[in-house]
Amino acid sequence: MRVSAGRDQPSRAVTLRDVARLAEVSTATASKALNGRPDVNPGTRARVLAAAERLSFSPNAMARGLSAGRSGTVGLLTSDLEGRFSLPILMGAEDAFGADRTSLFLCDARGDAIREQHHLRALLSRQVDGLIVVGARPDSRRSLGPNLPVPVVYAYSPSQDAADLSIVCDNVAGGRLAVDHLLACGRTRIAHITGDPGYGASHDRARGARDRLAEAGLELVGDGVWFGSWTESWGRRATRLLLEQTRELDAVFAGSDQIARGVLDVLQEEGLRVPEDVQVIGFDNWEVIAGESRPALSTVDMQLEALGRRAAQSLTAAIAGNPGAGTVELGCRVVQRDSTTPRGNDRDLPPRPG
Amino acid sequence: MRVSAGRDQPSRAVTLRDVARLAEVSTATASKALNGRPDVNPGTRARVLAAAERLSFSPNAMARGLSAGRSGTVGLLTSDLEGRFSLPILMGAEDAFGADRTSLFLCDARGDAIREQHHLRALLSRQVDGLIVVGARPDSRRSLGPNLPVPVVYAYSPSQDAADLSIVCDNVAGGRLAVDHLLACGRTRIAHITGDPGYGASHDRARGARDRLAEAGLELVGDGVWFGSWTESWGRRATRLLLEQTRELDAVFAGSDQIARGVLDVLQEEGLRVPEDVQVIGFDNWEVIAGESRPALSTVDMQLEALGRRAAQSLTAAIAGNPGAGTVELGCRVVQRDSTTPRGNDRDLPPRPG
DNA sequence: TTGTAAGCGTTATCAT
DNA sequence: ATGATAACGCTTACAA
Repeated sequence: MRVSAGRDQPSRAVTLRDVARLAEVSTATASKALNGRPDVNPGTRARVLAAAERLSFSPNAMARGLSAGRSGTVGLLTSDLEGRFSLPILMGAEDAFGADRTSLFLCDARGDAIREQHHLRALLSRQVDGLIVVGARPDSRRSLGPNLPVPVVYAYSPSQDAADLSIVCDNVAGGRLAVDHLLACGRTRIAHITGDPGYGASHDRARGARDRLAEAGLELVGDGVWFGSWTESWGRRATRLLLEQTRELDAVFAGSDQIARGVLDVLQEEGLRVPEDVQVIGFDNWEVIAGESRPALSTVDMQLEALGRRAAQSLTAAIAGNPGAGTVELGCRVVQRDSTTPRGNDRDLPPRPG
Repeated sequence: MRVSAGRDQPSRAVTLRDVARLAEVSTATASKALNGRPDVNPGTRARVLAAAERLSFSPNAMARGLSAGRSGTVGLLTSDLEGRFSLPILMGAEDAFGADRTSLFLCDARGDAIREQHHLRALLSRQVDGLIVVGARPDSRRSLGPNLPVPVVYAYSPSQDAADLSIVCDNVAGGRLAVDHLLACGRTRIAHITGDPGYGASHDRARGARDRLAEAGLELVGDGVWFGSWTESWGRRATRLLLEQTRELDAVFAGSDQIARGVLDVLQEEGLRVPEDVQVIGFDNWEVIAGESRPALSTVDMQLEALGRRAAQSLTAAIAGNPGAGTVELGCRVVQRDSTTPRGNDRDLPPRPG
């Protein structure tokens, strides 16, 4: 039975030597047997395995790492844990590394460069095999530098250095997708209310929206893009302003679910029915917002968990000697709820010419 | 200059031997000098420090840990990263351990006991010095068991084993506080709409509310507690049902901010002004909900970040040989916004008798 | 197939 | 004050 330092009498941990002794072999043989090396007599292996089992042997990862020269750990350096975008990315990464028997060190720099350096040092000193830098906003960030002893992957916020590998969300494609969906719902008079113009993502999403509209020979209604802030109250205010300017609209693409929620409220206060009169699509697929609004909000999902997984896989590849470079943009998908209503589903019909 | 395995030619990492060689001392002396031991000649120490600096020496934490028998790491075992309650706790813990030069391994069991066991093994194999188990809901959970080789602190979800140390939020006190605040706002006809009756926290908060009311010689309006689910839509539905039953109420205590938000919406749809006619207080202080509702929502804050810090401190103490046991309940505080309006501030007046 | 022995990078003990 | 030397627990040549 394993003993406890927590409450019972503390006792030496079980080591490979204990296992070897019990199985009556050398530590070298015990090591080989446990690590599935081929040059071990099946009978011997069985004895070793049984001994390890009986003693509940668990190899000391530090010792193993020390001799192997790799720790089997990676550092997750986030800029802002509070931001709700980091979380799904962390989860995706955690998931992907789990399969890999790689453990994660979590560090939160709280948006402070000093603290980031501090954590970076700590992580390197812990001999992490690689780093994932998770940004808080979709805009680019300073590189950690080209001279690190381990590979780095930037997730969500791309690195400014093109020689680094970054995995980000394709906001232009996201914007396209949103408008595409509204067009598929039969809407043509589409307005776009979005967040902080200081964010690259605002402009990217707007560009995707405009591009898709242009392809359909259309333009944004309401005299261009309404930039503001990523809040519900801006969504409300912008909608009021928009309606003062024109009521000739049949859909709104909101740059975030929070904004969309404000849009929904004011549209309905103003007597417009959603989705009958005006359809609304958001961005983020933030369940508690999108799922609980009235009506439930259709939205664009950035698939951040997949982004985290992808970042983990890329890092694993880089650690294995296959580094990447440049910025990889991952796609979004539409999650349809009740604020948009696609026209009759064409999937079963033969493709139309053109 | 430090060289890179990432993009430049890889080269051996700098070790203590390199530093010692450059400073022309033995590794033993170099170690003492760098670790601030007293028995080192100031001149020698300066030479060593300079050498370490020049080589950007960073000690290998695995080697150090192997030799010291402690890793300087702890495991953070969460049941559900998605849940928004884990996050602030993680941040608090991260913060507290940061001061301590302790690094955190992050593991998410996703509510699965098998996965939890798997992670537990991995963490022990990594020689963590202790564990924090962060629950997803405030109800108690199975203990990890009494026979672990390292101390454990349970945060948010207490362990069912009273011999374990758990740090949780005092929901009874939170409920009291909410009602206390409404009373201080001059309200006496208070209804309580809360979430899932399967959660202990629902009952605890309700009990706190009732206790405080009883002390004031009052009872809940609306025929007792309205249990349901932790959603906005339940908040809306419950409010409609409540208003059908009675309009003789001047305040609502909602069991969560999401519920409160639904309450706010329906009260106002029904022509009641908030806070003039009915005041509303929520629970959680979930900024994006409470801060963006109309009017902005007063609410009870569980101070989860402080809880995380406290858990970290307790674990540090336990690792140092001062284990604790039992359940520690931490207090809440009211965050006042616009959905409640306290009467004239009495703080500057002399205390009233009684 | 098995065992011996030399590391991995650090700290601690104990001479000097 | 300084320096050999032996751990710490594991892997891996290399020898037997």
